[in-house]
Amino acid sequence: MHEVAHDLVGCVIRHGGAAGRIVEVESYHQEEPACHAYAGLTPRTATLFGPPGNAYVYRSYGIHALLNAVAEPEGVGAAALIRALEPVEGVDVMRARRGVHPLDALCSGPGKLTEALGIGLELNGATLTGDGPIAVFPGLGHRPVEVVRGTRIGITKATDLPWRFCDRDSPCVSRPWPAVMRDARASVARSGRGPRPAPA
DNA sequence: CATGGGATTGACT
DNA sequence: GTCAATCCCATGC
Repeated sequence: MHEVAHDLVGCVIRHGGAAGRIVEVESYHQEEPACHAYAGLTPRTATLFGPPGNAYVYRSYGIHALLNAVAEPEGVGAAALIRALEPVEGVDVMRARRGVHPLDALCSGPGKLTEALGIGLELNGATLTGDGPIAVFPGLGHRPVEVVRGTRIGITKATDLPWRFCDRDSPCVSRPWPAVMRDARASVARSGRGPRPAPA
């Protein structure tokens, strides 16, 4: 599961005439309370317990569609939440759907990227690896990725698990980078204000 | 059947 | 920094 999440960083995902390079992913697993599958097999979580490589799309806060890739064999509820992309294709389509212009604002969040790609709840259960409407493939030809790891964000349970994977060099992540990276950058002398220092 | 919460975002103080 | 919007579904009566 973590391997799936880790390896998704750097891949390209395409749908609806637009595509982006994945720069931020988080893992969720049935044995941990932040995961929807923690509640067991229900109508809502059926997709999570289904075959790996399928999309699990659900509505968040009644407003946004969030996209996951099912990441464990059938019967185990686990997935990788795709949290941010760097636009690489169909930028104008993304801008039209999002209503904003800056590149790093188009897909820098799990709700933003589904809107930019035109992904809705009707795609829950669709395959990501085959010939479905959503295509995920290796980001060959793009710059190599250096993945840094940190704790997941936006959740209220199991907040201590280091299950967030980010492209260290992308300006399109949804929130500040993991502490690992802030530490790495702190070693570089910097005159003005830099990234906010990690709270103890 | 009624209720409450949430893996978010954008607007506002 | 705070806060509302909005809907699916898990849970409890």
